[in-house]
Amino acid sequence: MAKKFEQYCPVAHALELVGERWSLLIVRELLKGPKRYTDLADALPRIGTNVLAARLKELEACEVVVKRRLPPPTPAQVYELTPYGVALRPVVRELARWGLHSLPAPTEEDNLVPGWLPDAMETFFAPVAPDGSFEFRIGDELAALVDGEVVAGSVEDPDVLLEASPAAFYYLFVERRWDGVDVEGNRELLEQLLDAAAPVEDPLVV
Amino acid sequence: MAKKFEQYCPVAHALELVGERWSLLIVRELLKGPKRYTDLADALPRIGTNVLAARLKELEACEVVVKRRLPPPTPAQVYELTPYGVALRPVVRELARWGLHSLPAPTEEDNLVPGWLPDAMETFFAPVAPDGSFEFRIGDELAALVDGEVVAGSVEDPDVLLEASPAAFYYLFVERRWDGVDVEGNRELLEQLLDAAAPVEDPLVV
DNA sequence: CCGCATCCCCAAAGATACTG
DNA sequence: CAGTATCTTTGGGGATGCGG
Repeated sequence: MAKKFEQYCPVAHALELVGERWSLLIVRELLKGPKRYTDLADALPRIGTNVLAARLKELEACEVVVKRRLPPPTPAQVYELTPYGVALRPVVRELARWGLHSLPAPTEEDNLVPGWLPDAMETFFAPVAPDGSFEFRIGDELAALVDGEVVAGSVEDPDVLLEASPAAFYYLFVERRWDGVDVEGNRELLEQLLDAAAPVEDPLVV
Repeated sequence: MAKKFEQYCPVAHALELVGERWSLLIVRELLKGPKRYTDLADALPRIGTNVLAARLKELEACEVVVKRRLPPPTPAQVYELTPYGVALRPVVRELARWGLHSLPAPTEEDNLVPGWLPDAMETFFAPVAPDGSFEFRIGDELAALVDGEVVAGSVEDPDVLLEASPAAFYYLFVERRWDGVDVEGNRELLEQLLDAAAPVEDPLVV
């Protein structure tokens, strides 16, 4: 936590708090909700237990994370973001939007994390979604978006029903290629959603 | 550049490209414009020349930065962001907005970098500024904002003229305390600008 | 000078084993 | 389950060297 950069600059300061390796990935995990130590270790495959412990202590020290003990029914302790930690969501979101541009399409070997689809919808679509209801079925994941709100399960009679493999979904989203994509309902509304999220040219034209 | 995180995740991928120590600070520097090697080294006090060289190579490899040779008048080579590198601006901006909340007020010893004020206006005010013209005189820095555009020098007959020390400006901006702040002109417009940038409660209520 | 490459030293990361 | 302890290896920080 010592001043590594020796600059009076909010960016340098932020990076002193959450710029270490793994820190922002821990935050990304905890943005999905409180998690136990072992669950964090499982979600961050190669982290190494000592590093995880160290990072969590640092994040506690700068009040990004708090350790909390759950009430007796299941007396486990969980790590949880503070409000200041939750405020990192825009940072993580912009990193995701930027990173997606140079991320190759998912292959069969890429083991996508369960729950990635609602997470992705929250990150990419929810902030910019037009009114309307969308249901996405990607691989074995299912998620929906209703008037800008992500809902976990299915939705009745959605305006748009999209079905695709993860790879086809990637190409649709990143390159606007419709091969392998099944759309039922209001396709224009879907295009409107894609254009709003618009990672196809948007960030590169800043 | 090897896969350190072994996850198919845009955030992890982004951090593999620009998550190393110093990388985002180099980007922050280059967002102000192309810079020579030595100028970068000067702007990043404790970086160490080997690390700077290594980071620049990595950033070149992932097409965030390009090395360019200036034409004969001054035959120097400069480093410059690619469009993909410039697309990191939202990431740096959100980091700055987040970091500011736990950054203490500047003291006398904090040697602010020349040009910090237009930079700060670009980061915090320009994206959200209402129409109107503002001139800020903070310490020995001077910058203005006209209809959301930052202009380096002075502006004639601004709607708002603000004068303060760096510390007073900090307290005004972060905690909305007006001690030591001189305002001439449309104070309501200034409050509107501050509320739009609003780091006082905005990110903490996300 | 400017733009690095090399060398040395130490701090931190990775891997594994072990404990309350 | 939630870490600590230990060991090895990688990488950063700082100084110096060196060609253009």
